[in-house]
Amino acid sequence: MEYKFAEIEEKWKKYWVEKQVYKITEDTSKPKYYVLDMFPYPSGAGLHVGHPLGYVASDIYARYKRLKGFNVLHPMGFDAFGLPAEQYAIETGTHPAETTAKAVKRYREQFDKIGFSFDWSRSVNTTDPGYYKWTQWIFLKLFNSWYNREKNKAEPIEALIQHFEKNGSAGIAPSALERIGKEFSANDWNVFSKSEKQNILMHYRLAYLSYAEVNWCAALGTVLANDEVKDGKSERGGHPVERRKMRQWFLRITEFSDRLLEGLERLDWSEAMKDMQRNWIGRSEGASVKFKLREGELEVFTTRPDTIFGATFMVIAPEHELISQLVTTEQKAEVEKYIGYVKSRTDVERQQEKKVTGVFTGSYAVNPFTGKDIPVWIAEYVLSGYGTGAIMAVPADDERDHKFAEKFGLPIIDIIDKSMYPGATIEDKLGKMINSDFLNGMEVKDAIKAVLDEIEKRGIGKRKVNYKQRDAGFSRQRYWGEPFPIKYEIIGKPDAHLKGDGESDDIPTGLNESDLPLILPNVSTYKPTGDGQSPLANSSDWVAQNYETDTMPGYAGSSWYFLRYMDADNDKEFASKQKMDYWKNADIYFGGAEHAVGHLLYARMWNKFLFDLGLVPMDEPFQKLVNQGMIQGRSSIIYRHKETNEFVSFNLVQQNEEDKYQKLHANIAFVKDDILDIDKFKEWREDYRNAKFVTGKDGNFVCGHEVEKMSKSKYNVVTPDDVIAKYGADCFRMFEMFLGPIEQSKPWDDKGISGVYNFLRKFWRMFYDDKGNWRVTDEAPTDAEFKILHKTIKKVGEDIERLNFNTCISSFMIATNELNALNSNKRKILEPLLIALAPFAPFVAEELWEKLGYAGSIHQATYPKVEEKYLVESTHEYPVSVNGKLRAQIQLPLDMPQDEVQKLVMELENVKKWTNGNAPKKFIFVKGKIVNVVV
RNA sequence: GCCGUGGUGGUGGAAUUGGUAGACACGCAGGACUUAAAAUCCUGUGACACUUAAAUGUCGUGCGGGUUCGAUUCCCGCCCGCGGUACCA
Repeated sequence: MEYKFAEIEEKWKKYWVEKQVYKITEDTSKPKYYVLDMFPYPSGAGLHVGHPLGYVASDIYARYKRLKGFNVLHPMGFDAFGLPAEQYAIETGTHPAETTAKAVKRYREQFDKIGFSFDWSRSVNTTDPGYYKWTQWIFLKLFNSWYNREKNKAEPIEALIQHFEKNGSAGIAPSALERIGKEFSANDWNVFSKSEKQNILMHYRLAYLSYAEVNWCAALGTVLANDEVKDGKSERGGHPVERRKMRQWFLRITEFSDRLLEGLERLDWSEAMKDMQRNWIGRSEGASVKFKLREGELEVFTTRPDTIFGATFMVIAPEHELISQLVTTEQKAEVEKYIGYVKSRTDVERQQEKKVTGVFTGSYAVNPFTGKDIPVWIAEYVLSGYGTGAIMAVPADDERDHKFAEKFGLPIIDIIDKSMYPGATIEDKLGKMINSDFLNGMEVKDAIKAVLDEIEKRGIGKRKVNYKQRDAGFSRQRYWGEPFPIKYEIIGKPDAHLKGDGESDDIPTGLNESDLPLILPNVSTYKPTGDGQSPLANSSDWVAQNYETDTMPGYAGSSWYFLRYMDADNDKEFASKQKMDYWKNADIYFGGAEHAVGHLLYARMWNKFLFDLGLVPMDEPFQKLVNQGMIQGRSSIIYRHKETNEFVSFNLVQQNEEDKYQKLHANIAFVKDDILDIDKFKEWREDYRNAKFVTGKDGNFVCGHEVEKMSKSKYNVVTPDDVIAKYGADCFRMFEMFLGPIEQSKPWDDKGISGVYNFLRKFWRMFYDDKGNWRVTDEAPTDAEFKILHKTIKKVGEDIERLNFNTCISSFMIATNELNALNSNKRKILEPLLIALAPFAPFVAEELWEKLGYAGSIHQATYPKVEEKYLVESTHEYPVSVNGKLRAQIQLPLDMPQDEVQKLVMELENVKKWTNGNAPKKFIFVKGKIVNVVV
């Protein structure tokens, strides 16, 4: 009997659905294990071979844990709100829900084909009102909560209101002075108008309205993502883009910064991933210091207050609110020109380019320690979002300040003598203070403390912890997202809250929980309104009811989906307490490193927030994290000569002449081993029908190649469907794992897939010979056969735990080769080996399990136990080195003592030759490893 | 720019705590079976030098240094690819 993968896979796919093999309940008799996967966005193109990499790995892991006796939760769902479906809706008028449903269906088919063991009864979809009802519900909780710094946890806003009613703003951190600019008494509070009260509360709510800059493209009438902006122009159409302030929702994630940092210590994540989160949060200790201006003062944040005597000028961000006050009449024109230039640039560009740009405001501030007037400049390297948007510039001790001072001829005063620290860089907090009055002679560390004390004593500033992390923007001017469960109470001009950049006193009010979900309305057009509002503003019904017209961002639904899987159909709660107490949190999460500072921070914050309100049992949602790499595409490139318009075979293109050619993508379907099928290519596109091709001597037309993201537009997409049709799903799964370590990114190349295919057939042939005869016997295996078996299940088990799936495949190949060499077909060997293989190749394992005479599914069997007695070795073949170079080998008992080993080794022919018979200077013996003779 | 990550034969990769570099597989070459092909099986395969052969030697893990009896692995300095950089998901 042949290995007919298509029949086998079809058969078991059906069986698994019919028998609900992967359906899971909260079975308290077994230990729980939660294997979570990255939440996929269902794109219209379907899955390509890159997507399943992590899913195959997690599926193997989940199946392995199940065989090991765990009750495994392994769900899958869809993060289906997003731009692509909306873009398609704008182009074609198709409702995004329709596009999404189609894509989800296709994904599901592909998932099933690959043989994943997901419990589909727990699937979720963020665009389903039954799901986003709870996303809205959590948003309301955020809106109706504040962060109590004293208790260090989030709590209902009522607690804050009660405090205000009783004590006014006294004793609240952060202070009302800091948040709204003034303190107030209980009496004040009680006579404040409704909108005054709401305005104050807004500064404390965890979901709040504020103003922020966005990329505004007037020509497209829409707000753009940073990656839709290239060189200050819109990527689509090349229209000018500028920064524009708009009123929008934010999540006060900064209140959780310290706990997000602290929580990392308890997680089983890679240090790299933790570092990225730490750097993103960017906690730094320093001081806020006020510099006097002619009128008022300019506040800066600095981590190096010790350098204040070297502060020879100040720099403020181009968005700083004091600009209009600081700019003198003479400088006005120049400043306006500069700000216009800055507006055309994104934050990334502003930090990325090393260009030193800036402009003088014409005004001066006073250095509080030197008492000298220092000029105030505007420059783009100071970002408005960080600290106070203003810095004291110390050119002697900061590289960017130094470059700035050099370019604009500003004074530089040395303040730190680093001469006793050769090799110390400018950033190192090392050296002795000079030119710094009372700090002179102090070490930097001591000087920081001394100057902080002095700053606080003089009342010109105070110690402060600052975070690079900013509050998270939570509004999108898009259609395809969750509507906010918010209504405005109109105060003053009607609709003022709709004008994104207009001042508005309108009071946002949360809907009642009983009014959820607030269903996304149908609209006549998905196009933006042109004045910066979301397409929801096109719905007159919606606007008439004064609903918020912005929608939530993509990360809203994905910030809590892992909780919903525990209880996906619950319409009373987002998940029941009982079920959450059972599943707790994800034991392992397979997700890409690209989520390091986005999704993984938001989800942790949401979870901590729900934890504070007593709604979830664990304060961290993802105990262990695995970052799978990306599989990139390997595009085929053909070269067209710019002048002759002929396509030229790549082997004829001279290396230094590449720029004479235009590079075009050829569909990889027409390319085999880098050789183009010219006829197919001509047929493909009308305009290539009459193209001329210059081939090599052998008549072949060779393509170049490039590694880039797999995408439709690059014609380099390979789908799992194609691979499965050719080799089967078991082979596809194993090959994806065989490609290399899952954390690593690599281009897809199916060169080598035949190796895995051959393995599966070899494995099959241990059960059936060429003529279809059953080969498995009940004979007792030899020790040598047992050794192969136990060596393999030990190695495979360890490698799965370590997530080294690629070497598991090698181990199975080695075992098969070794058993074949012994002509071994014994049930006692093959049966346990088959169970070990089942997580990797679930279909063929199921088929052979049945053939072995079992009625149930192999995926509900028990993982074989390693019997160490077959693995004990008594001797070792020692490599013998002389001076670190391998010169001989010798087989010795493992329990032989060193002096005996030395005696035998020194007598070896080759050792004598390389030591010239000299006695060793040193004899290194590592038991069970190596021998090294040093002469 | 900043943060993170990776670089090993013709190719994908292995080497788990500093201990035989190249497991396993692809590709390639030669052979067996066959009328032939496919499939399957066997042998060889890092580079260079030397040799009839067996063997042997030198070099070799992006580049340049260092620590060590011993470095793909640890340290210092560089080069290149990839991911993130706050409205792609």
